[in-house]
Amino acid sequence: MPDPNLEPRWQRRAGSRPQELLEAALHEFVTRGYAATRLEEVARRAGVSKGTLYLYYENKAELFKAVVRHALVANLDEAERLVADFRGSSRELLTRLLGELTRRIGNSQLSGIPKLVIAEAGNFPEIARFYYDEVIQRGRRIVQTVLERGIAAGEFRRVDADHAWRVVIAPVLLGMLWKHSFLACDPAAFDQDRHLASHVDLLFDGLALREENT
Amino acid sequence: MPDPNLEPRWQRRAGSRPQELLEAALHEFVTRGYAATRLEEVARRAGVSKGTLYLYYENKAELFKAVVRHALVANLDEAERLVADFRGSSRELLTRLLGELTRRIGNSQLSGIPKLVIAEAGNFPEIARFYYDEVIQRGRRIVQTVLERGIAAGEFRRVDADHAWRVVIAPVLLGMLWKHSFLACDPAAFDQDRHLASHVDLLFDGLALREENT
Amino acid sequence: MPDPNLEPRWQRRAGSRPQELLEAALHEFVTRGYAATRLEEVARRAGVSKGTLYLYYENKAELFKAVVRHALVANLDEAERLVADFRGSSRELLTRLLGELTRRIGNSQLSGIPKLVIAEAGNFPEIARFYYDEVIQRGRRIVQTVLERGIAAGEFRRVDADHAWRVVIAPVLLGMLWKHSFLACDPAAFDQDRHLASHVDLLFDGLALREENT
Amino acid sequence: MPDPNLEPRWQRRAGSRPQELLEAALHEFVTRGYAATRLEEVARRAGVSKGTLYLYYENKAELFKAVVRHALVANLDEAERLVADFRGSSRELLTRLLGELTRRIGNSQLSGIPKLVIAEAGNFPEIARFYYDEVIQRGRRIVQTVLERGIAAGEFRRVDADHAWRVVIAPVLLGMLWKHSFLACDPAAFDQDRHLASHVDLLFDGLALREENT
DNA sequence: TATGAATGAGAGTTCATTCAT
DNA sequence: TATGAATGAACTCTCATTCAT
Repeated sequence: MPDPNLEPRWQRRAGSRPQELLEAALHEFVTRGYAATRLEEVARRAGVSKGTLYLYYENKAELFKAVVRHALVANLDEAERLVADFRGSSRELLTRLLGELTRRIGNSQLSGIPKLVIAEAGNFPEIARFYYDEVIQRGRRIVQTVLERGIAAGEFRRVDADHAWRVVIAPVLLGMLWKHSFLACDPAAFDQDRHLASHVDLLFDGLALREENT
Repeated sequence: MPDPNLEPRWQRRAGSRPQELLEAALHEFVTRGYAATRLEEVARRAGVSKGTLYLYYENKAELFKAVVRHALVANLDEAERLVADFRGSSRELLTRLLGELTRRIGNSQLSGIPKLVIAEAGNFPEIARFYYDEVIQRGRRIVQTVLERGIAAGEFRRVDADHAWRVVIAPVLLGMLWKHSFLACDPAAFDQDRHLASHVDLLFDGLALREENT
Repeated sequence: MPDPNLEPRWQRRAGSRPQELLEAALHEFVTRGYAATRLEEVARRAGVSKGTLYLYYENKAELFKAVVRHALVANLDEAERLVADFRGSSRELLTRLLGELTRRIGNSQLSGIPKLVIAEAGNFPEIARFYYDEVIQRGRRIVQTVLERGIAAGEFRRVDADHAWRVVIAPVLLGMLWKHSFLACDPAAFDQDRHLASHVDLLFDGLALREENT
Repeated sequence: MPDPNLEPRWQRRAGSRPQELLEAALHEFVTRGYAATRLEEVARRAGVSKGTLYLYYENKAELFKAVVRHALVANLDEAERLVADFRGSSRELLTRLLGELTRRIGNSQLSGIPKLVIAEAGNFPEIARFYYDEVIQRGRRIVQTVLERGIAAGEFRRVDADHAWRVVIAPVLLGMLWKHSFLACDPAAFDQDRHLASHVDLLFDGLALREENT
């Protein structure tokens, strides 16, 4: 029985433990992939023993799911708020949205999540389902809302919103994947800002030259 | 005296074996990912024993590399020929290119390769390098050539070809990834043709409404 | 609630484990040889699972080296001390030395080590090197020291100490090898004591009959 | 059906095939040990396919036994003849015997056989038995015969022939083992001739200094 | 006889998971 | 809660052996 008068040799903020574990796990999953991530390494990175992981997460798969869940949901909330509250043109809104996405996710560790989910969707139908429902569908709704807003305002062409949302998102996503897969091969390191600029430019004005642009 | 009605335990077919092994391996790698692919399963799918794999490929990693190499090189040759020989507008050419890409790769097993490479690039620098040099760079050059052709002909706006190529490609790539990761979650099965149509539409004419379209 | 009468599935005993593993491994290596030793068998003999071996030794080869190292070093220290401290004739010293060697190594499991090392030296240059430096060279120095001591004292003939040491040691070594290789074939079980007696007799007095022996 | 008028593309001396196989196998067994010897390597060395081995030897163990049998028997015949026919002193005879042993076996590949047999005796009781009966016992009888001849002639001391034979042989054997196990570690390459000289010197005249030698 | 593609049992090794402490 | 020693299933890879040609 421990003497309650003794100072504990160390104090662990039990509250923040799961957070630390998730961060360590995110790092490992993102850099190595699901299968190649060893729980021992996650534990070491979190400064914890292997057994301790199991006090918080039932097994590797649950840890993986928790990482994915934890990583993105907050950002979607933010994005939905942005769209709901925005005052200004739809072009500005969409530009802002893509910019935030790049800034908050593309530039952080979180950009590795799509790669992870894409890679493991086949082995984790549950993850695929969750990601589809909670991330993709919400993201799709956000984009579609903006497209419809722009069309209604006479700013945007009457595009097929059921399919266009994917086209709108695609370059941002590719940027994220690129960063985690080919950065090391890329002699002129990938420039996210110019990639975004190019994306926005093409997205709004297209490739085709028109009379008034002559 | 062997009963001639009995199936022979195995057949010698050194000629066609490597091809069959690559196809079986492609299937397994694409559906399960590198790590989760069991060589025994690849062997079974090829109708061969585990040991036979090792007569043709030194180990799992070499088999993986062979699969990726084998899968793509022929198609890039084709694409380069198309661009070189095409007579017609650049818009037609680019539309044709994206269509062929979707038809030949997007609709076949090969569409799984990008997913594979993206997922495993971190663990297989050699594969990443090969894919970067032999697939991405060649693909990039093809797209850039077409963009420059269109700009020179006064068909396309003067976009930044150094970055635009990625934006141009992104939706096609996303379509491939989607097919292998979220098809099962998608209630209204993903329609590649309409995705492509939406892509082409936005790519050339952009989102923004203009005077002459009013 | 676990039944307190049930044996626990395993016990924590990190302290004594390495020792137990080395003993089990020594037994298996000695009786079967390096290649024919199954790690599963070593583990079973040590009352441990296969995986546990890998907590202590990186792989089979490292375990092998640890076995050889562990087995011999202590005994060489002892022998060097004996020679340094001995008061008495050189004949007595050499006789004592050979006797101790037979008693401490020849009569224990350790006698299997030379057989092992001889058999595997070609496949384990590192082991050969270690054994040569740490066992053979030290052994050689010990014997040469005694020979020179005897010559200086006028007890021994002026033999060529650079080569004689091997001749002096050879019968003891052969005795060890014999025990592990041909004991089962030997109807009149090999008698180490009489072998040693014969060795000592011949070593000091030779085969040739001389005048004073007539 | 082959046309008997056609020259065969090559001619294989079926008669000498087993000989070639045994030589290749001896080399591989001696340099790598039994377990580490791959039959494919033996076949390649003999210029033959793997399957062909099985036309001559039922399996690896039988090949191994054949190698051992083949290697030594002829030399024992020779040695027995030498002893039976020798005219001269027993000292000369024994010296000659040890010299021939060194020259014919110690200096050839055959010197690897004892190492092999010692290493594998535990795993091949049949080999151990054969070697014990056909090599060791015959060798022992030869040596004992010479010892008894010398004693009877008043040349040798009345040593215990039941044990002395092993002591007499030991240094020669050690020389063979040395060559195959530690030669690579030995900076001043092992000199078989001087080893033999030292052996003979000690064997006949012993270590102890006596009056008449003063 | 000779070949060498094919086999498949069996080994070493890894690592998610458990559990006595 | 926290630990980390221990487990054992599952995997990759090897190679002696077989057999259709």
